[in-house]
Amino acid sequence: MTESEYPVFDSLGYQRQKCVKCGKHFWSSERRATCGDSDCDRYTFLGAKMVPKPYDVNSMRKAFIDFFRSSHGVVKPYPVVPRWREDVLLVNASIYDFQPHVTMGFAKPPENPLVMSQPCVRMTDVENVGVTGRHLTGFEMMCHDSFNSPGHEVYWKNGTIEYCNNLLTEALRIDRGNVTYTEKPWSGGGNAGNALEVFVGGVEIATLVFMDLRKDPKGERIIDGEKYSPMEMQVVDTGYGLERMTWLSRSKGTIYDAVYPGLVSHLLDLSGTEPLPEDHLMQYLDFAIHSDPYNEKDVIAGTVKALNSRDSGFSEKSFLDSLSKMRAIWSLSDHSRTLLFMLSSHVIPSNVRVGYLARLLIRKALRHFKTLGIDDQLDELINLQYGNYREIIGKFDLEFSTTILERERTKYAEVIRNGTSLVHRIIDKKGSLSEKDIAELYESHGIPPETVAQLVTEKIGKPVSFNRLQIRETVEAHEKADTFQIEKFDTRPLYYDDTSIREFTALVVHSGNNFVVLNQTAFYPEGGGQPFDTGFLFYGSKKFEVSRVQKINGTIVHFIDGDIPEKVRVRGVIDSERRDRLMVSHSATHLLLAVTREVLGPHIWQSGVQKGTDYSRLDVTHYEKISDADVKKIEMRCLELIRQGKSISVKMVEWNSALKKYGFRLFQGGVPLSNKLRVVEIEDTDAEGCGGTHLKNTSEIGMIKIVRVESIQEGIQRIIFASGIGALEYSQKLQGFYNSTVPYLASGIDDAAEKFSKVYEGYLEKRKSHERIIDEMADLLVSTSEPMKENGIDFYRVRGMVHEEILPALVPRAKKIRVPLLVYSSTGGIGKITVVSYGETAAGILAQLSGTNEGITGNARVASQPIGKINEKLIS
RNA sequence: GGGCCGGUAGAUCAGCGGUAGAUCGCCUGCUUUGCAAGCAGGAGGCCUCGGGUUCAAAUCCCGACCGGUCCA
Repeated sequence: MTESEYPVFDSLGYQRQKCVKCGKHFWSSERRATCGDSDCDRYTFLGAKMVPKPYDVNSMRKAFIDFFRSSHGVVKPYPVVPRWREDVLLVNASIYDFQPHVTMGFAKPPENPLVMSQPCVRMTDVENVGVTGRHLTGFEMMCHDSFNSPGHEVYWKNGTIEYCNNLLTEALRIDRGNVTYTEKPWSGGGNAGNALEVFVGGVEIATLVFMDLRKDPKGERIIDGEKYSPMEMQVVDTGYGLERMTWLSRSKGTIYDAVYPGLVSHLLDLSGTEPLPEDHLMQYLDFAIHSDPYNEKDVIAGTVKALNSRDSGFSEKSFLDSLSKMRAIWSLSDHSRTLLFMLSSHVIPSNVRVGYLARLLIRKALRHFKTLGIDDQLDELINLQYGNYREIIGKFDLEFSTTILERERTKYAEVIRNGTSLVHRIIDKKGSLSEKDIAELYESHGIPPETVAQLVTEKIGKPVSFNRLQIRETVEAHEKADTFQIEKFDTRPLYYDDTSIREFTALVVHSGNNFVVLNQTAFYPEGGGQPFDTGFLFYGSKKFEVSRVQKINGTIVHFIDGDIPEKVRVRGVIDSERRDRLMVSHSATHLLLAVTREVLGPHIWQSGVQKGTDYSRLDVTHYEKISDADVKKIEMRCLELIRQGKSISVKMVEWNSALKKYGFRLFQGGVPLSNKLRVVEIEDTDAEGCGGTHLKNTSEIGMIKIVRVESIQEGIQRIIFASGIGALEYSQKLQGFYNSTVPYLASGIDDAAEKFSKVYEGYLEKRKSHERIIDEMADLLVSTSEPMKENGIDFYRVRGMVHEEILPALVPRAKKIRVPLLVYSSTGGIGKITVVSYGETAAGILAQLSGTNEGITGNARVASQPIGKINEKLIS
């Protein structure tokens, strides 16, 4: 990094300096010792009025976008759940909107240069939200980005800095002397470059990233231990914190007070909370904001000491009470907006992935309402937020949100109820709780330690102490290594040109041990949940079976039973029936997805899919088991659309125009890395990006029959169905089952279930009477047995020969009379002598009676020995 | 995707190799006759499923399935 890298700073009057604290270089118009980073400088903007005019989030966003409107294209915000990529759960930064398709150069950006404000969610600091006064889980990242490619230069470093400088000093009228730019390398998401962090009054308000490197094992630039090489595209990726800038302009209170003034006062009113006196708040903030990493003990102790020393009437207790309520209010103001972001994207709370994050926030929010001592009004709160964020969010599915929140409330109440009785039981049993108990209550049962502490106090009247929980480090999942490696060959896919091609000729361009690559093929390689085609390759007079076809590193590989030399002609024939069935399954899946969404609601997304020749399955996002009634509704609607003969078309559409026309709904399966999307559209019904082979018309599906629905994990329901011939075969199978069952039940289909339950009840009754008979027999055998004494041992001899099944029932009876029983038992004609005892060693008694250990099996309670070892008179 | 906890009467759970239990609820009778009342009696269990070990498994081992929960 050299000074000449940012020449524009000179003309703007900034000088490069070195921070005496951290040693980093920074740019400032004034001579100063430190760089302005919050690690090196304190927050000085509080009370300092660095932005002459106070803004709220809406006016700040408008000011930002208006500033760039004349020179940049305005892009609407994307949803916080990135349906266009599978590597991340939530949009963390504005650039996520354009990764990887734009940054890798596959697709054009929607505008260039562009300006937007993108809602983002970061859960990493959730524990600090509402506590430090500055952390958020949801925020808007404003950006002005440019994408420079060879021959198309938009703006790069100098232009970016100039825009930034003018925005801050002209549009917002911030004094230049309060702004510093620190230099630092940046890396993330497989890309890297240099960056400038922009600070005003100690707070970082923006990062300007100049991305021009990509990860490359052969690269020469090393950043954070990774190798990078230059990329063709140079991307300016800026991120301005809307909330930080708003806070800066308000210059007082916490970031929550600045961003959500209406909500904070609403919650104060609602809960009847007296706000913290301004000087108390500022004193607290002075400690809290600068505690990094945050240390609760130090912050509270420091604040209390400072307030005590200068305020004679200071009450620590009322301060802490008030603070805990303020924290709840601040947290709620943050969580409700993040939940609005998530729920408007139809996130279904669950125990996995992004659903877990939503549940986490909901549960935290419910607890905060409890702290405030009022009934939860999460719906109202989220709806209030929606009022402020209508433009950012677009449509908000209130019904979905209400349904989801109600379910979550019920679920959480149940968790707490179960947890309460669990805590009570542990106390009843052990008198107190160990740290281990508290950890287990949280990790296995979801009861937060604070709740446990409260329950313990209620129960035994004294508090329990615990340290902050250590959450175990999780082991990183190792990547599955694909052992089959192959260089890249292009194969022309005939299955796209014409899905009816079943025979073709081709040239072998590469050949290996039991596999070939062809110059063109009609074999569909496994992909998008559609299994590969099978069939044969003919070379001369030889016939090879194609058992598997897969796309490996972009190359279509045919696996065969034998070897074919390179550069020869082969004829390929694919298994036509298999392919026909797979095409029916695939088109049926698209139709089923569209209908499921129509019936169950817009929160339905495809989460997984596997097409088969007999059965296929479609996993969809849904919060409860799909009811029988809905299954019937879905089947009926599918049939309607099949009968109407909707046409199915395939088009290649440029990325941005496809998104404009169809929206993110296109991305139900994977997302291709190409400049055009292959859009499969069912007339008036459905459009999905898809690489599979499809029918021409829904009428060719014939019929869709749902076989069953199951819940594969919380928030995801699996629909298993048969289509086309498979649907007929399924009903034939059912008929076959019925036919083979009828003789046993001697009944019709309508009362078969009733009949069966009668048979089953009969079985239960017989089983019971069997048990009763064994008990009765055991009683009888014991009461009629005769006392004997042999080799100094007192025992009872059971008369006659008994069935082995009786033996276990004799154990408790021997225990009762406290005398061993000698039994002559037999199973399948093999007789043996058994001693049943309780409290003494059966094997030992038996050995004494027979005079030998030979052949004795069993243990202390029951021991047996083959007949013949023991004195005959003992058993006669 | 990984870790942890669990699945026994209608509900909540105990039992953790030897005849399946408690509390609440339910039914019957009595006592009270206004309360989430008292007393006595009773019904109600493929102890989730499959395999293994054992004379004997709700209990121990292995594997499914289902649920809960924490963390990626």
